[in-house]
Amino acid sequence: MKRSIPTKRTTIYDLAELAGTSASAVSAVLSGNWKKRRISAQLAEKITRLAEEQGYALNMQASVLRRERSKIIGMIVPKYDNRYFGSIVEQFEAMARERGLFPIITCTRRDPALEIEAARAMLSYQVDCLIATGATDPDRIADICSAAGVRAVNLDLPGSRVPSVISDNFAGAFELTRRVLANCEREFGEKAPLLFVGGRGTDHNTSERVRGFRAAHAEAGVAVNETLVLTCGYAPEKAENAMKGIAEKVGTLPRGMFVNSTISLEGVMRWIRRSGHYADRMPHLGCFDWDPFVAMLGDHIEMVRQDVPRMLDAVFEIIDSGASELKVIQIPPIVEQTG
Amino acid sequence: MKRSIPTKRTTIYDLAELAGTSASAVSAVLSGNWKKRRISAQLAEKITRLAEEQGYALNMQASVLRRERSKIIGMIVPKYDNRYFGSIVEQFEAMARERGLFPIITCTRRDPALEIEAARAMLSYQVDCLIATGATDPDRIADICSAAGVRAVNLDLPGSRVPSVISDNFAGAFELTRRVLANCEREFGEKAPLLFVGGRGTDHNTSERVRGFRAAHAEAGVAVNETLVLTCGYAPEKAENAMKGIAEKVGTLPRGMFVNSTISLEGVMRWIRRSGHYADRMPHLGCFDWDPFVAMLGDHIEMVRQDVPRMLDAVFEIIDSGASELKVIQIPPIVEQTG
DNA sequence: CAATTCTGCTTCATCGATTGAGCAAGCGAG
DNA sequence: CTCGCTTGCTCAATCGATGAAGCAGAATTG
Repeated sequence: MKRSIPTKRTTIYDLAELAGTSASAVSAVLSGNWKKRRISAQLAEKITRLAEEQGYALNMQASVLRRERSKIIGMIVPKYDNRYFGSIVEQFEAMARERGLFPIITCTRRDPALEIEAARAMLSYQVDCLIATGATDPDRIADICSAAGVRAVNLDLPGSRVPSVISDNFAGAFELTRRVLANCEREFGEKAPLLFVGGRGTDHNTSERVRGFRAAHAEAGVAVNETLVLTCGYAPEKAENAMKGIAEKVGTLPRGMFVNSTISLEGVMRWIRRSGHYADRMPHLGCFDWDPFVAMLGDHIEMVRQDVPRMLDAVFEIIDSGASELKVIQIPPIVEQTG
Repeated sequence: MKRSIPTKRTTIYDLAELAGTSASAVSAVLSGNWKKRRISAQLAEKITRLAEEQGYALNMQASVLRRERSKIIGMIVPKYDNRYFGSIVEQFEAMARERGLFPIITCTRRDPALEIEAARAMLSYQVDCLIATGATDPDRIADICSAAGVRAVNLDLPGSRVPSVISDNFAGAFELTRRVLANCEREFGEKAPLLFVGGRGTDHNTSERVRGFRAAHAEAGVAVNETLVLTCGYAPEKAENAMKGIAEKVGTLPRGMFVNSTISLEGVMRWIRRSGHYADRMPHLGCFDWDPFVAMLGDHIEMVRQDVPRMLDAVFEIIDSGASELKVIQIPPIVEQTG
């Protein structure tokens, strides 16, 4: 069965010939609207059978070219290396398919240039709609889409040009900080400012989380120590280096920390283990993100899990309803039970 | 700038009109082969500038429809919820892009029907090549591809119809088992058979790993306890239930276990914590897979990490070279340093 | 029985890019 | 001045699917 010449694919014209009918009848039958086009059930069945037999497969490029809407939906996503983005992508695909849409996804590794390139590529493939997840510059992407007449939605990080769906970062961070402060006070009997590590100071999420972090300190009557706010980026190495730096700078390290993602936590934990600080007793941690194995690391870690199902429901509601009013929908994250 | 009527996209015909030339010249210029088509540098520059100004974007559907090859490459992947598949997808995308290919990926959630559907969808989109990662029935997919004259490669799980790239599961499992046996003997002074949990008994990887597991037992002079070989599926719940079941069945639980993926480990760890067995002392674990937080769970866990970069190098070598000889390339996994 | 409606198709233009074939102008050689 | 070659383009067919418009023949209506 090995053919060196690539098998010519069956087209509707081939089927038309075999069925002794026209390509247009074949198209009508196979696209399911043969009733509308008044094709007899008999012919419909014959064509369907032949298509089956010949292993006919629609050429989507031709179909999309001709049609008004492509039914292709694009998503760009920063990384695949954590449960948060992993579940976003997995559920996005499933929900797209449920709606008869074909999802295409591109991972941009937080590279702004790649984000733009990926968005352009998706437009070239005629996506009907583009979801920019955690994009560095969502407005730039929205502009590109708008120029092409394509709808866009921001997810995870908000923009100002198209609707956005994000976590309620302030509320999540506030609650998380509160818990870590309480845990510290309970175990060490002292009210002391926490350390904040991870994320980019310039991104909306991080600044909202810092705001929640401050608010919780204020509520507890603790003054935030500004040198302990380390928005050094998300990557593990960056968090690790930030910890190294701060350890050299301050005399005593705080007994509680707010870590701005599991990715940053990876670096923080590495540093805690390697440096030998906290060898006596682990600090209380709060992680703005969830991972099942982090949950097993011990009861000194609190987590908030972003509510991916609800976030995607909101995204698809915007898409399905065709709404384009400029709003930011904030989904409360879930505070995980420790242990 | 809000236009309710979707902006008509600029085409080569629009540019041709603006430049006072023909669509064919525009196409030649923008596709980069204007030298071949003997277009003057002057006109080329004019067209390029106009395209820029007008925000022209190629319509890939039209382009692909006309061209011989689509330069689209497809991958199907079971899940996004672990680092292994996450890094496969991330690197696959990057390597595809490097080669000027457009990657499209579908997550099939280990659903055989969805695998087939996804493969068909990709063929409809005219992929030049399809990579079936961890597919339940790789040969079925290969057949579908072959009928359409499309190349296919299996990754992670081997098939018999097209080339495959997989981990050396036997060697990895052998070494992993060996280490766990040694750890048990060192700590507990007893040579006892380990428990094997996770994976599907019918899949190649699991059976090879069980073979490695057996071989290591044989080498150590330990008889495998057949009731302790639990190939119950990958999902955490399945592993958890299997553990529950076995705990009720046997008197004393083994002090060492081989866990067939981080996903299964999730369930195993949950059970260990909830059941209260092993409250005195954690069992020695070996996990066929890697995760940074699992590595932090303690020094009682050994891991082997599948060598994703080398696996994908092998995949793309097959693709780039156009080789289609039926072979299974086994890539040795990496034994992680504990701690 | 003629007029109208309905049924079951076919014809043809179209979507946007690509490419082989061809054509006119310019230029140098003879 | 003519032949042949090069340069710099244009023309038109093509990829496969879609759907508006149209056209015979059968069935129904007044």
